Amino acid sequence: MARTIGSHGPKTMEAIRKAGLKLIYEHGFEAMSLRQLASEVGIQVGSLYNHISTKEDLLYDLIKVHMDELFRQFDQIRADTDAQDPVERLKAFITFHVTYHIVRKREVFIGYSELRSLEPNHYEEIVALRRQYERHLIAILHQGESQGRFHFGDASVAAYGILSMLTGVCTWFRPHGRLSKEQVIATYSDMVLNGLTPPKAP
Amino acid sequence: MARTIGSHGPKTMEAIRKAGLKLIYEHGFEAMSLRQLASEVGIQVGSLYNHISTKEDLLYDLIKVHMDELFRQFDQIRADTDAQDPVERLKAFITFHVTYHIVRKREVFIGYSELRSLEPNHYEEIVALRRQYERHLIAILHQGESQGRFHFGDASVAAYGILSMLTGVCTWFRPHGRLSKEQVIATYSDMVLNGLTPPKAP
Amino acid sequence: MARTIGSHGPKTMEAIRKAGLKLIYEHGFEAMSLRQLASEVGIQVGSLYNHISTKEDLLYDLIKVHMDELFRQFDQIRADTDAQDPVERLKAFITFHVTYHIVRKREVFIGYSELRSLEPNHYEEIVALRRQYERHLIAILHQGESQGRFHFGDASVAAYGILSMLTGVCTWFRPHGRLSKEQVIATYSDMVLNGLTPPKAP
Amino acid sequence: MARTIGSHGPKTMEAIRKAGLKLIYEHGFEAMSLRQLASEVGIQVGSLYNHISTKEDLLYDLIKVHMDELFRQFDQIRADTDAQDPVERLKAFITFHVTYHIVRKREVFIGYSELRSLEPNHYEEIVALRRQYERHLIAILHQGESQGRFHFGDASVAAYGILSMLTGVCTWFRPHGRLSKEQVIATYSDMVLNGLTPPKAP
DNA sequence: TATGAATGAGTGTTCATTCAT
DNA sequence: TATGAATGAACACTCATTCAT
Repeated sequence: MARTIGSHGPKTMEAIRKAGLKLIYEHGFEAMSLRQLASEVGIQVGSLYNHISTKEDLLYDLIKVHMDELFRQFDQIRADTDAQDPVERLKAFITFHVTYHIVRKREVFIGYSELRSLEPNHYEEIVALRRQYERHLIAILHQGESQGRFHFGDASVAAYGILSMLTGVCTWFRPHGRLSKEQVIATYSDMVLNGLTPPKAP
Repeated sequence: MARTIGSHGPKTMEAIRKAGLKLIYEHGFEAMSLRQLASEVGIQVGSLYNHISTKEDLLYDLIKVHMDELFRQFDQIRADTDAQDPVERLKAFITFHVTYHIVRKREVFIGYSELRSLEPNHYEEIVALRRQYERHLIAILHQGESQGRFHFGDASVAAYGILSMLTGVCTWFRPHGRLSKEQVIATYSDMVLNGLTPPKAP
Repeated sequence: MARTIGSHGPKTMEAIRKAGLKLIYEHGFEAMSLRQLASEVGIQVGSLYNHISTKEDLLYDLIKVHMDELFRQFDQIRADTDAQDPVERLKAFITFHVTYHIVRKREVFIGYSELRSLEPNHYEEIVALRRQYERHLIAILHQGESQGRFHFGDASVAAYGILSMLTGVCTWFRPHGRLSKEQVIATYSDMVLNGLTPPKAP
Repeated sequence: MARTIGSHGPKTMEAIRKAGLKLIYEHGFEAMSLRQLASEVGIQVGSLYNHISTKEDLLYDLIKVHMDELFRQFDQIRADTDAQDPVERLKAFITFHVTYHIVRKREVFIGYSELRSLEPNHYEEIVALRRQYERHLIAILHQGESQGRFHFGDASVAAYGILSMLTGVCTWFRPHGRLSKEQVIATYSDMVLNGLTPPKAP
């Protein structure tokens, strides 16, 4: 009497991932029950375990895949950018970061807000990846400083500030709202670059 | 064998609030159980209900008290600041916001991250308060723009960016770490003000 | 809307113990569900956890209480028996062991058959107690051997054999069956004592 | 990617039986899951059902095969023993029973401890076989009594006692331990025969 | 015959909440 | 006001079993 309705075969895992992303984004990881998830996918709750090992494992999978994709795209951007010009590099970083955080706002949001639900090993792994990403921005700032193009009090503080500013888009940006993605990128590029530009001597 | 340990009398509610703040900050609202909370306070779980009406009510109380305190202190700052000078107002805002978000990092963090666990009415009320706070910053930006002191693409985008940048301190700032609160405020004040300053004519 | 039917107050734990003993004896520990147990007691399944910490904890409690009672009664018997006469001591041991194993057949059966469901620490503790009990019988055998009253190949083998023989009553003895407890004790006392008596020189 | 590891063909059922015997002996029938079993065999859980019809059916098969083997070997022993001499018959019984219970300790243990997990029909069948086996011993005792060679209170009690004593070896005997199988048989033969020997007239 | 994905009932356990004492 | 014992729903997860491929 098995299998009357619902998803089958290799597509099920993708459906679970998609539904999990949606439900975790909407209700939070703790608040999402596997019954909800199974119902959204159209299978019985026990069937989830043919595809995931634990609830936490699904969360880790979603975040890890997102981090890997972030790096994959970021590495592409870096390869295409003049490594000698910190201003160009910073502009490319801002454009990439804002674009990715708008397009993948749910993955990004989960990747920040649900980190504490990860097991210690998984938590450490993801945090290490995030730190690695942050160091790229810090390196750009240091390069700009050593070339006399950027000026700031402390590179880490500046980097965290810039990242917070840019990442914020995933909480308030609405895809078809008043502002286009390009307008946001332009506004933030100006603010950040002006904010880092050393004051001119009169 | 009643009441051998634990809090009694009018101090109990304050102990509940304090323990709740700690546990929600550490584990999240959904992940905190009332048994944990009662244990932290030193009473039995049933006794909590002499002081709170529901678990959600405790969360609302914590967030509401925090928002009220935010406004109370903010109103004081505004009263002490020259309302005609947008640069002074913005500096005062940055100093206040960063200071408050460092001193009250747990309340602030909860006030952002656990909003979705509030009942609709409570959610709307808190979000309305937060919007009201944001509008103060937007007003400062508009004033600066109309005086030709500030320049930016879009006031809301700029305001959200600034708020994200400043609010971020509550996630990474460590009280006795490498950087003092004053250094952070100085770095961010410079970045924000330079970031908003219109480019000089050559 | 709480507490409409079922057990209340301090009597509940005793009801749980009694029902647990019955159900574990009848179906085995693994096969007994806490829903069955709660239903037998007349409470909801969640209410069990006001009295036990885990299912295994209930099993341990039942076995531990039984072992303690075994030793309590055994110590009384030993105090009442002439410590110099191994034949008297052995007779007293047989009478006590059979009696206890008939009266407490369910506790005894569980104490043997469900040991493997105990956590390692609990398992070790109970096995150590059982070994201690066995050593009392081995000591009687050694005493009888050194006095030339008993004769056997190996004391441990003999002791395990005697214990197995006597303990077996808890699996086949029926309280109001064909044979009285006294008949069983008499039959086994004769068999064991004759079995240990050294062959007479012709 | 089918069938890269694991058993195939006609050997699979034997692998299932072997793994089932091991797992049921170690964890108990209720506690053994078919997933564990399949994993031990090296196949997927669904594949088990090409060889067994239900989990209970596997248990029944293991116990039934063991009982049949017990009778097969026992019948051989009986054919080789002088049917007129109850002492010889009892010695042969003891030797056989202990040997079989040492060599097949796992089958024997399961055959006792997991009986209650059998379906009623299977349970009745196995219990009937066991009673038949027991009656052989009772018959030996009766023969010895009628020839004046054995003396005991009640034949069934004596028989159950002897069986319990002998069967106990499967719980404590260690193949390469301090004692050899022969020593155990000698000790028990002496104890049982002396235990049944009528007291000599002075 | 083996696989992998499904079912639906079940597991022990925890939850927020209630209330007589 | 605090306690301890109760409720009933929910939780993540496992179970034996089925079956199209």
